[in-house]
Amino acid sequence: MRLLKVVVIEDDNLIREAFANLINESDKLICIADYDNCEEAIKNLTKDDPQIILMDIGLPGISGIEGIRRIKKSYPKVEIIVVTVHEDDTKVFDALCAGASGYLTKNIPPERLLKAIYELNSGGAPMSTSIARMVIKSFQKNFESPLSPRETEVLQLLSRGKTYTMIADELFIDKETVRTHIKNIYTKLEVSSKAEAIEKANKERFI
Amino acid sequence: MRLLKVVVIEDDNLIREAFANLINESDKLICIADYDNCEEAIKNLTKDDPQIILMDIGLPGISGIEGIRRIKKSYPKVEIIVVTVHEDDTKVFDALCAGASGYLTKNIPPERLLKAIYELNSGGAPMSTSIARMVIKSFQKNFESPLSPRETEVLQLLSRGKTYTMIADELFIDKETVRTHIKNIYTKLEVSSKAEAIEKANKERFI
DNA sequence: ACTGACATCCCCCAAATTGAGTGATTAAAA
DNA sequence: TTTTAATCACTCAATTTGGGGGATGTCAGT
Repeated sequence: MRLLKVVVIEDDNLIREAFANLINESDKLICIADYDNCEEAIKNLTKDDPQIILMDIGLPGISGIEGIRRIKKSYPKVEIIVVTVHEDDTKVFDALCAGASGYLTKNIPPERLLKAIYELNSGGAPMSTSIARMVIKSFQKNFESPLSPRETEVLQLLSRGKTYTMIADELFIDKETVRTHIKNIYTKLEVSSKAEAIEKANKERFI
Repeated sequence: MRLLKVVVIEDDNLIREAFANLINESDKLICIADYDNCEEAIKNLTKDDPQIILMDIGLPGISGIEGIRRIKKSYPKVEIIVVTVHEDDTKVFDALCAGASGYLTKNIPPERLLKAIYELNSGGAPMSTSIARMVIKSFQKNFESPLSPRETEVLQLLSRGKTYTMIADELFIDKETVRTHIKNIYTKLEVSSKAEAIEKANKERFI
Protein backbone atom coordinates (compact mmCIF):
# COMPACT_ATOMS: atom_id res chain seq x y z
CA MET A 1 0.00 0.00 0.00
CA ARG A 2 1.19 3.48 -0.84
CA LEU A 3 1.81 5.91 1.96
CA LEU A 4 -0.67 8.72 2.43
CA LYS A 5 1.08 12.02 2.00
CA VAL A 6 0.22 14.57 4.67
CA VAL A 7 1.12 18.24 4.92
CA VAL A 8 1.00 20.04 8.25
CA ILE A 9 0.27 23.78 8.49
CA GLU A 10 0.67 25.16 11.98
CA ASP A 11 2.41 28.26 13.26
CA ASP A 12 3.51 26.87 16.62
CA ASN A 13 6.83 25.13 16.01
CA LEU A 14 6.49 22.68 18.87
CA ILE A 15 3.03 21.53 17.93
CA ARG A 16 3.88 21.38 14.25
CA GLU A 17 6.83 19.14 14.87
CA ALA A 18 4.85 17.00 17.27
CA PHE A 19 2.23 16.47 14.58
CA ALA A 20 4.85 15.72 11.95
CA ASN A 21 6.56 13.19 14.18
CA LEU A 22 3.31 11.55 15.10
CA ILE A 23 2.38 11.20 11.45
CA ASN A 24 5.74 9.78 10.50
CA GLU A 25 5.49 7.22 13.25
CA SER A 26 2.53 5.69 11.49
CA ASP A 27 3.44 3.14 8.85
CA LYS A 28 0.59 4.29 6.64
CA LEU A 29 1.38 7.99 6.65
CA ILE A 30 4.19 10.28 5.75
CA CYS A 31 4.47 13.95 6.56
CA ILE A 32 5.76 15.15 3.22
CA ALA A 33 6.18 18.76 4.35
CA ASP A 34 5.26 21.18 7.10
CA TYR A 35 4.73 24.94 7.04
CA ASP A 36 4.12 27.68 9.52
CA ASN A 37 1.88 29.62 7.13
CA CYS A 38 -0.61 29.04 4.35
CA GLU A 39 1.11 31.04 1.65
CA GLU A 40 4.20 28.82 1.69
CA ALA A 41 2.06 25.72 1.76
CA ILE A 42 0.01 26.81 -1.22
CA LYS A 43 3.13 27.64 -3.18
CA ASN A 44 4.40 24.10 -2.74
CA LEU A 45 1.12 22.26 -3.08
CA THR A 46 1.72 20.91 -6.54
CA LYS A 47 5.19 19.74 -5.63
CA ASP A 48 4.11 18.20 -2.29
CA ASP A 49 0.92 16.71 -3.77
CA PRO A 50 -0.58 15.62 -0.45
CA GLN A 51 -3.81 13.66 -0.01
CA ILE A 52 -4.40 15.18 3.40
CA ILE A 53 -3.67 18.55 4.97
CA LEU A 54 -3.70 19.05 8.70
CA MET A 55 -4.09 22.70 9.53
CA ASP A 56 -4.52 25.11 12.34
CA ILE A 57 -6.79 28.05 11.72
CA GLY A 58 -5.21 29.94 14.54
CA LEU A 59 -4.21 33.49 15.16
CA PRO A 60 -3.16 35.02 11.83
CA GLY A 61 -6.56 36.59 11.26
CA ILE A 62 -8.68 35.31 8.41
CA SER A 63 -5.72 33.65 6.76
CA GLY A 64 -6.68 30.22 8.11
CA ILE A 65 -10.20 30.08 6.73
CA GLU A 66 -9.18 31.93 3.60
CA GLY A 67 -6.30 29.49 3.25
CA ILE A 68 -8.71 26.57 3.18
CA ARG A 69 -10.75 28.30 0.52
CA ARG A 70 -7.71 28.90 -1.68
CA ILE A 71 -6.33 25.43 -1.26
CA LYS A 72 -9.65 23.81 -2.12
CA LYS A 73 -10.09 26.16 -5.04
CA SER A 74 -6.82 25.26 -6.70
CA TYR A 75 -6.71 21.75 -5.31
CA PRO A 76 -10.20 20.34 -4.83
CA LYS A 77 -9.08 16.76 -4.29
CA VAL A 78 -7.08 17.38 -1.15
CA GLU A 79 -8.84 16.69 2.14
CA ILE A 80 -8.34 19.21 4.91
CA ILE A 81 -8.66 18.54 8.63
CA VAL A 82 -8.75 21.55 10.88
CA VAL A 83 -7.06 21.08 14.22
CA THR A 84 -7.57 24.08 16.42
CA VAL A 85 -8.43 25.47 19.81
CA HIS A 86 -11.35 27.44 18.39
CA GLU A 87 -14.65 25.92 19.25
CA ASP A 88 -16.94 28.85 18.51
CA ASP A 89 -19.76 28.43 16.03
CA THR A 90 -18.68 30.90 13.40
CA LYS A 91 -15.12 29.58 13.11
CA VAL A 92 -16.37 26.04 12.80
CA PHE A 93 -18.99 26.77 10.19
CA ASP A 94 -16.74 29.11 8.27
CA ALA A 95 -14.10 26.41 8.11
CA LEU A 96 -16.57 23.77 6.96
CA CYS A 97 -18.08 26.10 4.38
CA ALA A 98 -14.62 26.94 3.12
CA GLY A 99 -14.03 23.28 2.42
CA ALA A 100 -12.67 21.54 5.51
CA SER A 101 -13.68 17.88 5.68
CA GLY A 102 -12.98 17.43 9.36
CA TYR A 103 -12.71 19.52 12.49
CA LEU A 104 -10.87 18.51 15.63
CA THR A 105 -10.02 20.37 18.78
CA LYS A 106 -6.39 20.37 19.79
CA ASN A 107 -6.80 18.46 23.01
CA ILE A 108 -7.40 15.15 21.25
CA PRO A 109 -5.12 12.24 22.05
CA PRO A 110 -2.50 11.40 19.39
CA GLU A 111 -3.97 8.07 18.41
CA ARG A 112 -7.32 9.75 17.84
CA LEU A 113 -5.63 12.15 15.44
CA LEU A 114 -4.15 9.32 13.42
CA LYS A 115 -7.50 7.58 13.41
CA ALA A 116 -9.07 10.76 12.10
CA ILE A 117 -6.64 10.85 9.21
CA TYR A 118 -7.39 7.27 8.24
CA GLU A 119 -11.08 7.94 8.59
CA LEU A 120 -10.89 10.98 6.38
CA ASN A 121 -9.07 9.01 3.75
CA SER A 122 -11.76 6.35 3.70
CA GLY A 123 -14.53 8.84 3.10
CA GLY A 124 -15.45 9.78 6.63
CA ALA A 125 -15.65 13.17 8.26
CA PRO A 126 -13.82 13.15 11.58
CA MET A 127 -15.19 15.60 14.11
CA SER A 128 -14.86 16.13 17.81
CA THR A 129 -18.10 15.18 19.52
CA SER A 130 -18.78 18.75 20.56
CA ILE A 131 -18.33 19.89 16.97
CA ALA A 132 -20.59 17.15 15.68
CA ARG A 133 -23.25 18.26 18.10
CA MET A 134 -22.88 21.84 16.99
CA VAL A 135 -23.27 20.82 13.38
CA ILE A 136 -26.32 18.70 14.08
CA LYS A 137 -27.86 21.50 16.09
CA SER A 138 -27.56 23.83 13.15
CA PHE A 139 -30.10 21.65 11.37
CA GLN A 140 -32.66 21.68 14.10
CA LYS A 141 -35.49 24.08 14.54
CA ASN A 142 -36.38 25.99 17.65
CA PHE A 143 -39.30 24.24 19.27
CA GLU A 144 -40.42 27.47 20.93
CA SER A 145 -41.36 29.19 17.70
CA PRO A 146 -44.18 31.69 18.12
CA LEU A 147 -45.26 30.98 14.56
CA SER A 148 -48.09 28.65 13.68
CA PRO A 149 -47.37 25.75 11.32
CA ARG A 150 -48.95 27.56 8.42
CA GLU A 151 -47.05 30.74 9.16
CA THR A 152 -43.82 28.81 9.32
CA GLU A 153 -44.59 27.31 5.96
CA VAL A 154 -45.30 30.71 4.46
CA LEU A 155 -42.14 32.23 5.89
CA GLN A 156 -40.10 29.33 4.57
CA LEU A 157 -41.34 29.96 1.06
CA LEU A 158 -40.82 33.69 1.48
CA SER A 159 -37.24 32.99 2.49
CA ARG A 160 -36.73 31.13 -0.76
CA GLY A 161 -37.49 34.29 -2.65
CA LYS A 162 -41.06 33.46 -3.60
CA THR A 163 -43.56 36.24 -4.08
CA TYR A 164 -46.95 36.32 -2.36
CA THR A 165 -48.54 35.11 -5.55
CA MET A 166 -46.21 32.15 -5.89
CA ILE A 167 -46.72 31.19 -2.27
CA ALA A 168 -50.46 31.38 -2.71
CA ASP A 169 -50.31 29.08 -5.71
CA GLU A 170 -48.05 26.64 -3.96
CA LEU A 171 -50.22 26.40 -0.86
CA PHE A 172 -53.49 26.45 -2.80
CA ILE A 173 -54.74 29.48 -0.93
CA ASP A 174 -55.59 33.01 -1.94
CA LYS A 175 -52.95 35.68 -2.22
CA GLU A 176 -54.86 37.66 0.37
CA THR A 177 -54.51 34.83 2.83
CA VAL A 178 -50.78 34.84 2.29
CA ARG A 179 -50.78 38.55 3.00
CA THR A 180 -52.66 38.01 6.21
CA HIS A 181 -50.24 35.31 7.31
CA ILE A 182 -47.32 37.57 6.57
CA LYS A 183 -48.85 40.45 8.46
CA ASN A 184 -49.31 38.16 11.44
CA ILE A 185 -45.75 36.89 11.11
CA TYR A 186 -44.46 40.46 11.18
CA THR A 187 -46.50 41.21 14.27
CA LYS A 188 -45.32 38.09 16.08
CA LEU A 189 -41.68 38.62 15.17
CA GLU A 190 -41.95 42.36 15.78
CA VAL A 191 -40.56 43.24 12.39
CA SER A 192 -41.91 45.15 9.44
CA SER A 193 -40.28 43.74 6.36
CA LYS A 194 -39.41 40.55 4.58
CA ALA A 195 -35.69 40.91 5.19
CA GLU A 196 -36.06 41.47 8.90
CA ALA A 197 -38.47 38.57 9.23
CA ILE A 198 -36.15 36.19 7.42
CA GLU A 199 -33.16 37.37 9.40
CA LYS A 200 -34.89 36.97 12.74
CA ALA A 201 -36.41 33.62 11.80
CA ASN A 202 -33.03 32.33 10.70
CA LYS A 203 -31.25 33.57 13.78
CA GLU A 204 -33.81 32.07 16.12
CA ARG A 205 -34.13 28.97 13.97
CA PHE A 206 -37.88 29.26 13.46
CA ILE A 207 -37.50 28.09 9.88
CA MET B 1 -24.40 5.47 38.76
CA ARG B 2 -27.99 5.39 37.56
CA LEU B 3 -28.85 3.33 34.54
CA LEU B 4 -29.65 5.18 31.34
CA LYS B 5 -33.18 4.37 30.28
CA VAL B 6 -33.51 3.54 26.61
CA VAL B 7 -36.62 2.99 24.51
CA VAL B 8 -36.44 1.10 21.22
CA ILE B 9 -38.86 1.80 18.37
CA GLU B 10 -38.51 -0.64 15.47
CA ASP B 11 -41.09 -2.54 13.51
CA ASP B 12 -39.01 -5.63 12.80
CA ASN B 13 -39.48 -7.93 15.79
CA LEU B 14 -36.15 -9.68 15.41
CA ILE B 15 -34.11 -6.52 15.16
CA ARG B 16 -36.07 -4.85 17.93
CA GLU B 17 -35.40 -7.68 20.33
CA ALA B 18 -31.78 -7.86 19.30
CA PHE B 19 -31.39 -4.18 20.13
CA ALA B 20 -33.20 -4.57 23.42
CA ASN B 21 -31.04 -7.50 24.43
CA LEU B 22 -27.90 -5.72 23.43
CA ILE B 23 -28.85 -2.71 25.51
CA ASN B 24 -29.73 -4.80 28.52
CA GLU B 25 -26.40 -6.55 28.33
CA SER B 26 -24.69 -3.29 29.08
CA ASP B 27 -24.35 -2.51 32.74
CA LYS B 28 -24.92 1.18 32.11
CA LEU B 29 -28.11 0.87 30.09
CA ILE B 30 -31.56 -0.54 30.48
CA CYS B 31 -34.12 -0.98 27.75
CA ILE B 32 -37.15 0.26 29.65
CA ALA B 33 -39.57 -0.51 26.83
CA ASP B 34 -39.77 -1.35 23.15
CA TYR B 35 -42.43 -0.62 20.54
CA ASP B 36 -43.14 -1.52 16.98
CA ASN B 37 -44.69 1.89 16.20
CA CYS B 38 -44.36 5.52 17.17
CA GLU B 39 -47.90 6.07 18.37
CA GLU B 40 -47.61 3.50 21.15
CA ALA B 41 -44.22 4.86 22.11
CA ILE B 42 -45.47 8.41 22.36
CA LYS B 43 -48.42 7.33 24.46
CA ASN B 44 -46.09 5.80 27.02
CA LEU B 45 -43.33 8.37 26.92
CA THR B 46 -44.16 10.02 30.23
CA LYS B 47 -44.42 6.69 31.96
CA ASP B 48 -41.24 5.28 30.37
CA ASP B 49 -39.31 8.55 30.81
CA PRO B 50 -36.28 7.49 28.77
CA GLN B 51 -33.12 9.53 28.28
CA ILE B 52 -32.46 7.95 24.91
CA ILE B 53 -34.65 6.65 22.11
CA LEU B 54 -33.34 4.34 19.46
CA MET B 55 -35.57 4.39 16.45
CA ASP B 56 -35.96 3.12 12.94
CA ILE B 57 -37.47 5.49 10.42
CA GLY B 58 -38.31 2.62 8.17
CA LEU B 59 -41.18 1.72 5.98
CA PRO B 60 -44.35 3.15 7.54
CA GLY B 61 -44.27 6.24 5.35
CA ILE B 62 -43.53 9.58 6.95
CA SER B 63 -44.45 8.28 10.38
CA GLY B 64 -40.81 7.86 11.34
CA ILE B 65 -39.71 11.43 10.71
CA GLU B 66 -43.02 12.79 11.92
CA GLY B 67 -42.63 10.61 15.00
CA ILE B 68 -39.32 12.27 15.82
CA ARG B 69 -40.94 15.67 15.44
CA ARG B 70 -43.76 14.80 17.80
CA ILE B 71 -41.54 13.20 20.38
CA LYS B 72 -39.18 16.17 20.47
CA LYS B 73 -42.13 18.55 20.59
CA SER B 74 -43.67 17.02 23.67
CA TYR B 75 -40.40 15.78 25.11
CA PRO B 76 -37.52 18.04 24.12
CA LYS B 77 -35.02 16.56 26.57
CA VAL B 78 -35.00 13.06 25.13
CA GLU B 79 -32.16 12.27 22.73
CA ILE B 80 -33.06 10.32 19.62
CA ILE B 81 -30.72 8.15 17.58
CA VAL B 82 -31.96 7.02 14.22
CA VAL B 83 -30.85 3.55 13.20
CA THR B 84 -31.92 2.78 9.70
CA VAL B 85 -31.07 1.39 6.31
CA HIS B 86 -31.88 4.69 4.61
CA GLU B 87 -28.82 6.54 3.55
CA ASP B 88 -30.35 8.99 1.10
CA ASP B 89 -29.88 12.71 1.63
CA THR B 90 -33.46 13.75 2.18
CA LYS B 91 -34.20 11.10 4.80
CA VAL B 92 -31.05 11.97 6.71
CA PHE B 93 -31.60 15.72 6.68
CA ASP B 94 -35.29 15.40 7.41
CA ALA B 95 -34.50 13.27 10.44
CA LEU B 96 -31.87 15.68 11.70
CA CYS B 97 -34.14 18.68 11.14
CA ALA B 98 -36.93 16.90 12.95
CA GLY B 99 -34.72 16.60 16.00
CA ALA B 100 -32.60 13.45 15.81
CA SER B 101 -29.26 13.81 17.57
CA GLY B 102 -27.57 10.90 15.89
CA TYR B 103 -27.88 8.85 12.73
CA LEU B 104 -26.52 5.37 12.26
CA THR B 105 -26.90 2.85 9.49
CA LYS B 106 -28.11 -0.58 10.51
CA ASN B 107 -25.01 -2.46 9.54
CA ILE B 108 -22.98 -1.15 12.45
CA PRO B 109 -21.43 -3.64 14.86
CA PRO B 110 -23.19 -4.00 18.22
CA GLU B 111 -20.39 -2.51 20.30
CA ARG B 112 -20.41 0.56 18.07
CA LEU B 113 -24.12 0.98 18.79
CA LEU B 114 -23.55 0.91 22.52
CA LYS B 115 -20.70 3.34 22.14
CA ALA B 116 -23.01 5.64 20.20
CA ILE B 117 -25.50 5.62 23.04
CA TYR B 118 -22.85 6.53 25.60
CA GLU B 119 -21.53 9.19 23.28
CA LEU B 120 -24.95 10.69 22.81
CA ASN B 121 -25.47 10.82 26.53
CA SER B 122 -22.25 12.70 27.05
CA GLY B 123 -23.15 15.42 24.56
CA GLY B 124 -21.81 13.94 21.35
CA ALA B 125 -23.59 13.32 18.08
CA PRO B 126 -22.91 9.80 16.85
CA MET B 127 -23.00 9.44 13.09
CA SER B 128 -21.89 6.85 10.58
CA THR B 129 -18.90 8.17 8.68
CA SER B 130 -20.87 8.33 5.45
CA ILE B 131 -23.57 10.35 7.14
CA ALA B 132 -21.03 12.69 8.67
CA ARG B 133 -19.58 13.28 5.26
CA MET B 134 -22.99 13.98 3.84
CA VAL B 135 -23.66 16.49 6.56
CA ILE B 136 -20.33 18.23 6.08
CA LYS B 137 -20.87 18.33 2.37
CA SER B 138 -24.11 20.18 2.85
CA PHE B 139 -22.10 23.09 4.17
CA GLN B 140 -19.72 23.29 1.30
CA LYS B 141 -20.05 25.34 -1.78
CA ASN B 142 -19.71 24.18 -5.33
CA PHE B 143 -16.32 25.25 -6.57
CA GLU B 144 -17.54 25.26 -10.16
CA SER B 145 -19.88 28.18 -9.68
CA PRO B 146 -20.30 30.27 -12.82
CA LEU B 147 -20.88 33.32 -10.65
CA SER B 148 -18.19 35.86 -9.92
CA PRO B 149 -17.34 36.58 -6.26
CA ARG B 150 -19.32 39.78 -6.34
CA GLU B 151 -22.30 38.10 -7.95
CA THR B 152 -22.23 35.38 -5.35
CA GLU B 153 -22.23 38.00 -2.66
CA VAL B 154 -25.19 39.77 -4.21
CA LEU B 155 -27.16 36.57 -4.63
CA GLN B 156 -26.47 35.64 -1.03
CA LEU B 157 -27.95 38.87 0.20
CA LEU B 158 -30.86 38.51 -2.20
CA SER B 159 -31.53 35.07 -0.77
CA ARG B 160 -31.80 36.61 2.66
CA GLY B 161 -34.71 38.66 1.50
CA LYS B 162 -32.85 41.92 0.99
CA THR B 163 -34.03 44.38 -1.62
CA TYR B 164 -31.78 45.86 -4.27
CA THR B 165 -31.55 49.04 -2.23
CA MET B 166 -30.51 47.22 0.92
CA ILE B 167 -27.91 45.21 -0.97
CA ALA B 168 -26.53 48.37 -2.53
CA ASP B 169 -26.18 49.99 0.89
CA GLU B 170 -24.57 46.92 2.38
CA LEU B 171 -21.99 46.58 -0.40
CA PHE B 172 -21.40 50.33 -0.72
CA ILE B 173 -22.31 50.34 -4.39
CA ASP B 174 -25.09 51.91 -6.39
CA LYS B 175 -28.48 50.30 -6.71
CA GLU B 176 -27.98 50.26 -10.46
CA THR B 177 -24.88 48.17 -10.05
CA VAL B 178 -26.82 45.68 -8.00
CA ARG B 179 -29.39 45.53 -10.77
CA THR B 180 -26.67 44.84 -13.30
CA HIS B 181 -25.19 42.09 -11.17
CA ILE B 182 -28.58 40.49 -10.79
CA LYS B 183 -29.26 40.67 -14.52
CA ASN B 184 -25.93 38.94 -15.11
CA ILE B 185 -26.73 36.34 -12.48
CA TYR B 186 -30.02 35.60 -14.22
CA THR B 187 -28.27 35.22 -17.54
CA LYS B 188 -25.60 32.93 -16.14
CA LEU B 189 -28.08 30.77 -14.26
CA GLU B 190 -30.54 30.87 -17.15
CA VAL B 191 -33.39 32.05 -14.97
CA SER B 192 -35.57 35.12 -14.97
CA SER B 193 -36.61 35.76 -11.42
CA LYS B 194 -35.36 35.97 -7.89
CA ALA B 195 -37.08 32.79 -6.78
CA GLU B 196 -35.66 30.72 -9.63
CA ALA B 197 -32.18 32.12 -9.08
CA ILE B 198 -32.25 31.32 -5.37
CA GLU B 199 -33.63 27.87 -6.01
CA LYS B 200 -31.02 27.03 -8.60
CA ALA B 201 -28.19 28.52 -6.58
CA ASN B 202 -29.24 26.54 -3.54
CA LYS B 203 -29.61 23.32 -5.44
CA GLU B 204 -26.23 23.67 -7.10
CA ARG B 205 -24.70 25.06 -3.92
CA PHE B 206 -23.44 28.25 -5.52
CA ILE B 207 -24.31 30.14 -2.36
C1' DA C 1 -70.56 28.17 26.41
C1' DC C 2 -66.89 31.11 25.63
C1' DT C 3 -62.29 32.50 24.45
C1' DG C 4 -58.30 32.41 21.76
C1' DA C 5 -55.60 30.76 18.23
C1' DC C 6 -55.59 29.47 13.55
C1' DA C 7 -56.68 29.64 8.80
C1' DT C 8 -59.13 31.51 5.32
C1' DC C 9 -60.74 35.50 2.34
C1' DC C 10 -61.94 40.58 0.92
C1' DC C 11 -61.07 45.75 -0.16
C1' DC C 12 -58.31 50.19 -0.54
C1' DC C 13 -54.04 52.74 -1.21
C1' DA C 14 -49.39 54.44 -2.15
C1' DA C 15 -44.68 53.49 -2.31
C1' DA C 16 -41.23 50.48 -3.57
C1' DT C 17 -39.46 46.72 -6.09
C1' DT C 18 -38.58 44.11 -10.00
C1' DG C 19 -37.46 42.59 -14.74
C1' DA C 20 -36.32 43.83 -19.40
C1' DG C 21 -34.45 46.79 -22.41
C1' DT C 22 -30.00 49.48 -24.01
C1' DG C 23 -26.41 51.59 -23.06
C1' DA C 24 -21.19 53.11 -20.90
C1' DT C 25 -16.44 53.09 -18.38
C1' DT C 26 -12.62 51.10 -16.11
C1' DA C 27 -9.37 47.79 -14.46
C1' DA C 28 -7.51 43.49 -14.47
C1' DA C 29 -6.76 38.99 -16.26
C1' DA C 30 -6.11 35.66 -19.91
C1' DT D 1 -5.85 42.26 -26.86
C1' DT D 2 -9.97 40.39 -26.13
C1' DT D 3 -12.65 38.92 -22.25
C1' DT D 4 -14.31 39.16 -17.74
C1' DA D 5 -15.47 41.64 -13.76
C1' DA D 6 -17.25 45.53 -11.56
C1' DT D 7 -19.10 49.80 -11.72
C1' DC D 8 -22.96 53.26 -13.04
C1' DA D 9 -27.19 55.37 -15.95
C1' DC D 10 -31.91 55.86 -17.77
C1' DT D 11 -36.70 54.26 -19.24
C1' DC D 12 -40.89 51.71 -18.67
C1' DA D 13 -44.61 48.92 -17.09
C1' DA D 14 -46.13 45.35 -14.22
C1' DT D 15 -45.83 43.45 -9.86
C1' DT D 16 -44.89 43.37 -5.09
C1' DT D 17 -45.10 45.01 -0.71
C1' DG D 18 -46.65 46.98 3.71
C1' DG D 19 -50.22 49.31 6.24
C1' DG D 20 -54.87 50.04 7.11
C1' DG D 21 -59.59 48.20 7.70
C1' DG D 22 -62.73 44.15 8.04
C1' DA D 23 -65.05 39.12 7.88
C1' DT D 24 -65.98 33.99 8.56
C1' DG D 25 -65.41 29.36 10.24
C1' DT D 26 -63.11 25.71 12.85
C1' DC D 27 -61.27 23.68 16.73
C1' DA D 28 -59.12 23.12 21.31
C1' DG D 29 -59.12 24.29 25.93
C1' DT D 30 -61.46 26.21 30.00
